[in-house]
Amino acid sequence: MGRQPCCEKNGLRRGPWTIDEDHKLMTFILNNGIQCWRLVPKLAGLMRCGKSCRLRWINYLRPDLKRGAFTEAEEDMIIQLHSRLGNRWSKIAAQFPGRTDNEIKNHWNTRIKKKMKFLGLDPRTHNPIEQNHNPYTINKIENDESASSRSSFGNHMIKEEKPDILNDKTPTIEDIGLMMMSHGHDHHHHHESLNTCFELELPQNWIDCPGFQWDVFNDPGLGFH
DNA sequence: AATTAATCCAACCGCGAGGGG
DNA sequence: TCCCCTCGCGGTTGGATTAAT
Repeated sequence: MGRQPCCEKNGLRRGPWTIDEDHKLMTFILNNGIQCWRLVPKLAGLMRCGKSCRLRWINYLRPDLKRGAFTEAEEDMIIQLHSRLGNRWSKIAAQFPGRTDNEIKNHWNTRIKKKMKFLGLDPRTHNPIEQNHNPYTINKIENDESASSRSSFGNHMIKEEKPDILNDKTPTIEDIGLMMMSHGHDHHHHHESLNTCFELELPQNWIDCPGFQWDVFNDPGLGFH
């Protein structure tokens, strides 16, 4: 059989962290730093494995974490980086101070992948999906009742008008870039907004920063919601 | 108001890399 | 060179929350 899950040994705790556990871990690391993750739970008085402590610290407790929704500029950058790096989430996350690889991975899997599919792009290759292989195109939806179009924006697509971007050809990354620019963005402004956002401390400010614009994907004609 | 479906995301698992003995 | 240990990464799961019926 496979190796034993590390936390099942010695009756160590698993699952969601309590406030008390968070406090113990945070206090210990801020006071002592991290020499060896295996020793951290022992020294901090936690019934957790080192691996669990490391994950909790990196993904949730680190003081330099920026929380809040991803901006449009960030999403654009993630897509560009993913086209070059593939699923190397830690490498991608390295370009986003305050964001974790887990956060970016989750966002990719839950949001960006869907948007790319909707736009006729293969999220893995970033190339246009063959028309007859794209389950999100109108023809496919109309002809296949059982298509996985029961997702929220899939439902919109079935009845609503075909978006402009799908009328002529399947859009490429360049097309999406042009769409964004035509919505009043330029690359200089884009990166300026992004940099400004990185300097904001409060999640609310982060969300409210000038780069936080979803106008392309929130266009009612595109059926996102 | 109750139930079901969809979505989100924190946390887990297993593997590979790298270092030390 | 081999073995063991630790760390970091990427894929996946499952519980909580939200939306739809």
